[in-house]
Amino acid sequence: MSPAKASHTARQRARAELTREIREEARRQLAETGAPGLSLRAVARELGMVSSALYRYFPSRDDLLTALIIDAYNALGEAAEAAVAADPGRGPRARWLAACRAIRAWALENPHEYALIYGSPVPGYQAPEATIGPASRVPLAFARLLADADAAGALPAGDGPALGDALAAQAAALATTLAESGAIAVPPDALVRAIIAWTQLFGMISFELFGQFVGSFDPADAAFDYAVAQLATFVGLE
Amino acid sequence: MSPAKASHTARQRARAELTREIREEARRQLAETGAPGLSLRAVARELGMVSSALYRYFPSRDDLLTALIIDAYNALGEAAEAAVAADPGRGPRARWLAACRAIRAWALENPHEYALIYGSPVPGYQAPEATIGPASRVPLAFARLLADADAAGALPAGDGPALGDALAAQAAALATTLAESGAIAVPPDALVRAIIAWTQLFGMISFELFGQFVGSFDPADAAFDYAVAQLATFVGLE
DNA sequence: TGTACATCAGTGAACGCGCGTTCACTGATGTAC
DNA sequence: TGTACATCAGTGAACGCGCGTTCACTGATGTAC
Repeated sequence: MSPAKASHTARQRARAELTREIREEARRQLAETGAPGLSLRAVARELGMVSSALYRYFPSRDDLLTALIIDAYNALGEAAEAAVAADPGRGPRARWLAACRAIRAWALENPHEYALIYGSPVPGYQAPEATIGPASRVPLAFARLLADADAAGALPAGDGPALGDALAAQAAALATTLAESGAIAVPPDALVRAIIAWTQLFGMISFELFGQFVGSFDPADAAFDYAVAQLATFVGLE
Repeated sequence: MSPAKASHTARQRARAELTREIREEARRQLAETGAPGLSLRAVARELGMVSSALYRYFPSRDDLLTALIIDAYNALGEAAEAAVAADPGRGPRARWLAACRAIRAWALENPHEYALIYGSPVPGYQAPEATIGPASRVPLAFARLLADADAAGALPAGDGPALGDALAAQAAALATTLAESGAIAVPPDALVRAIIAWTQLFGMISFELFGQFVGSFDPADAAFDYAVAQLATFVGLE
């Protein structure tokens, strides 16, 4: 076996390395400038390359954006999963709270990356299919947590009003998808409550990051903790 | 009295008219392109003027953006206020639901304007003080509704957990501000619940508009109605 | 009512900028015999 | 092990674009006497 093959080729290693460096530099600039200001030329400049060289690694600016979006979803997903998995002795409610706090912490640390995935869409940019998987990690982490709680009998049937027909159908379809593709068994009505909690969580974070709380609940730590605790109760996690 | 003064000067009328036309054209382009794509030159082009002429009306692009932001806040505020005020015989819960639906309807009709005020901030743009008033109209409409409900005895004390010290202090400060500057009397704990509901409402709308529901609760009508009803109950509006 | 001057709206050219993307090229790395 | 050829990374120049903003100007509208 030639050394080239053993190391998967020096060229290939260099290529992988540079691809990573480009992503990192782009992320650095994203953090400073925000998505609309991200520029291929600036990234190349910072890496000491000529701008056209980037086209050997990303066929267009949108592809670089896509890579950043995927990275952001994965980073946030990992943070949420880690929080859920840590200290498995805790009950589902504690794990739920930990996940919410981890998501908020990540968002506060990476506001522009958060805005990239949960803020207003970049006009003209169409997210490709490859983003769907990473984007699902957070919702899936919550769904798994609920399934665990339900399996352990810690998820009582909700006492809220019955779902309407349309909503019940959507929830049932989603529950089926989760069960079939991920072996995650969550009762449909718990799923609906979880979706509500999910939107609430991201609504709080967006308001905090995008400045809607300035002058009222600012800093938002106390309000966040309170809201998240209420939500856990609402979802059914005692 | 000279005719010029009676009509407040033909020049002044022309100026007011053109200022309005510029805002309208800009809004039209905002609706198509989104905020990042809004261009002074394009607006001028469409109005048949030379781009430098716009500077007689708006000193910079940011000032035009500010005008659009104020318009958007006012439009949404009016929609919410109208929904609250309509059919005053209804109870507070019905008015609450109507306001939520009106806000969502406005957002769906004007997605780019919604994104302008509730989406990710435009990098480098600093909102001036003049936006604060218009931005407060929606929260104030909700606050007034709660105050009315409370005055009518329709807002029972919450059965949720007690507020922590920090949160209680923030809520009390906000309640004082509302009482002093707007003569709106809302109990602090109701205020906290209302803030939570407020973030939930905008979280749902943002998720719907920005595409997070694609593949699950899409269309979101049923989930929205369900969530909003749950929220009204949570806030204490029976 | 008429004239002289001041104010202001709109013009057109220009400045200086940065951007995404293409393309023919050089020179280094990898591959096959 | 050495040579001939193929692959590929990076260069540098260029294309074509649109943008925000400034500035000296013309000509119309408004004002004071």
